[in-house]
Amino acid sequence: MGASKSTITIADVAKAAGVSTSAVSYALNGKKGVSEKTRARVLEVAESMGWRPNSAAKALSDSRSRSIGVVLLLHDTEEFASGSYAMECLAGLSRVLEEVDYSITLRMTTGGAAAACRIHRDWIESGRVDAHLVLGVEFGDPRLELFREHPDVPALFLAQQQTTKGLPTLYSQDDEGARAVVRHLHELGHTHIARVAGPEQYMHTLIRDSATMDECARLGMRCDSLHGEYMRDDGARLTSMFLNFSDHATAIVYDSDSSAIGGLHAVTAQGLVVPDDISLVSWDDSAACRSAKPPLTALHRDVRSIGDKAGRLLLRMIDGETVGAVPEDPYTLVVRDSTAAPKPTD
Amino acid sequence: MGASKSTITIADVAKAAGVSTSAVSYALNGKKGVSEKTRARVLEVAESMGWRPNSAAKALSDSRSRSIGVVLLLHDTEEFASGSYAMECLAGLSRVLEEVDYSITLRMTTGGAAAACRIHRDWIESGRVDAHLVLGVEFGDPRLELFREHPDVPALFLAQQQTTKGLPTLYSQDDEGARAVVRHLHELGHTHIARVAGPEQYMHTLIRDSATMDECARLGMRCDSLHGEYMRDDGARLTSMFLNFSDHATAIVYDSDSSAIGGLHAVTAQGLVVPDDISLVSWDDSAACRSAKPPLTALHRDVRSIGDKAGRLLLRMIDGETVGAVPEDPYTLVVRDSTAAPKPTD
DNA sequence: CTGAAAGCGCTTACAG
DNA sequence: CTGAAAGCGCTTACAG
Repeated sequence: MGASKSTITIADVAKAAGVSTSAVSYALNGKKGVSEKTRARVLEVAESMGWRPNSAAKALSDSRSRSIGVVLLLHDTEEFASGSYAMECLAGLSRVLEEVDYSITLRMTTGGAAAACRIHRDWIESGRVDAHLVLGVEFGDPRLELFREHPDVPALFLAQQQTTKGLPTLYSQDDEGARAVVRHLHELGHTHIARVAGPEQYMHTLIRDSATMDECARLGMRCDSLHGEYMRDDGARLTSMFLNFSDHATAIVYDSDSSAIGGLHAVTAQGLVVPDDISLVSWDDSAACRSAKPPLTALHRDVRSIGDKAGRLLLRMIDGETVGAVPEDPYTLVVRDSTAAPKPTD
Repeated sequence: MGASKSTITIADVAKAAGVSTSAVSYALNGKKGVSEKTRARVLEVAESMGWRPNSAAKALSDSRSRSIGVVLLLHDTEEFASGSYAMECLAGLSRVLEEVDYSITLRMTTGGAAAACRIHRDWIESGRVDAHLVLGVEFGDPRLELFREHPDVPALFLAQQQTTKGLPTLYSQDDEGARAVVRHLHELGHTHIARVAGPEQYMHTLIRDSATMDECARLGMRCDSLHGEYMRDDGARLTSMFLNFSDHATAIVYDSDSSAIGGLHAVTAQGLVVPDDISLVSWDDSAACRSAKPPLTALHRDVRSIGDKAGRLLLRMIDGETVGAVPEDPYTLVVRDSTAAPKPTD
């Protein structure tokens, strides 16, 4: 029954059903204003004629685009690290939006935060999206200012609350994660650990640094730390630097799975055995962590569920609710075979 | 100057400029029908008032949503393999759409081809998007039928032409790629190679199989072949199976970077050295290939440029042009340190 | 409960 | 070159 020639409107349905267009509208939207009998007939006629609401007309009429805007920043480094994070996040978001017939309006840019800001501004002014999801925020990011100027526009940041102060934010509990890692290593008996951290321009790096140092201090442990990109090569390089010292740490914590894998290679290349000679922990969990030899102990979080949670918050904001700083689900430390008690120093 | 209170329309601009709304519309859209003087004044007034076109009104009026619909299939396997492919592709698409002020309408689903098909149908009927980009098509995919029923709807498939017969398709030259790999190994002196191929349900797997076998036959080479998922573990497992035979191949070609990395691990675990004892080739190139020890020879293609090309084709289809089967840019074989002449069989 | 009418913001023939 | 008017497809007060 390929009944879709030219587009069919509620006027057509109204005529066919012998009622007014308003009756059709009420019936179709489940609003009162029509008798059940009329409603049933309208529904049936609409169905049989293959009527479907025109999204543009609907959008114009109730000034709702039914879509959430997301702009992804493309970095040259980080490759699939941020790629899969963003994808997973979008997957979660998509899942909840689907239920309420919302879509994602996506844009990707290599122009950094400034370009992203321009896109968001354009979306605000054109009414292209009902709400904004903002990720990858940096220090002094113009997007912070943009949304401060438009407190009426629903926008949720996936960032640290220290970065977005006051703006609606879904934040990760990186401090708790950092402490959990330190405690795990402490329980195994380590007293000297090291951190292969991410770039210092990210607030979450500083938060992890700070929480790690604090927990170490409290437990009487020593912690060395070096910063680099989220890349295999940096992980390997920084690990080698640590290993240069004869009294090096007995455990190394990496801020990403890529750098952890790189570190694993570097350690192995030096003839050391994990976890006998040295323990390794990856901050992000991934397939690479699971299939490494040995499988890596990692801080795990369900990124898809973050997108999910973000979606629900955004929908509530669209409905006029006020959202402040909301925590993500806590990290889980998945203990695998890359961590063990330190070698007795005999 | 936070001049954005309530939304400002062309009627406002018209009043302020002392002209009719049609004059404003003509002026703003660079159409004739207004004097240059009027146009200049309108432009200035619109600018100063901070006018921006309302996307819904525009969409309704010229029945163009200015967006391209993409639905991504989420598989449990393949993880970032397909993740980064899709991301790169979207990045390319986004880049060309940006120039013409188009957006991507994105949806992700775990429901497979059937769910994707439902989404596309919904988009068609609601006028939500102006064109569709379809990827991850399988045998008997309902999306093929859907777009055959709607030849008027602009839709481009990223697939093999054998799969989409007749539908607008941007296809990869996998046969040429396969032949290039075989020729490379032949030139190095290999006479017995093996293929760790992808799942047989994909047309491109069969095409690669077929072209590989054909080229081998022509060059008097032997080729063994096993199929598995695009995963490290499968790559390792299938590699080990090959290595069980004492007269095993002297070179192995993998259909994905993940399986190649897995294979590399398996080979190394058996105490064999790459490329001295055995040569390895990865079909997809990636950071993982580049940073492997040794770096892997790989078939490379610029995925972002595929998205770019797809975008241009879609825009032309929206403009009414007919598009048939268009080839992607050819693969490039990047020779690194994982391939060499076979060990003399003494 | 139901119909006629105005409105969402823009575009585009159609007369002056 | 310019203005008044109708239309895109839907929603929603407002009278009956």
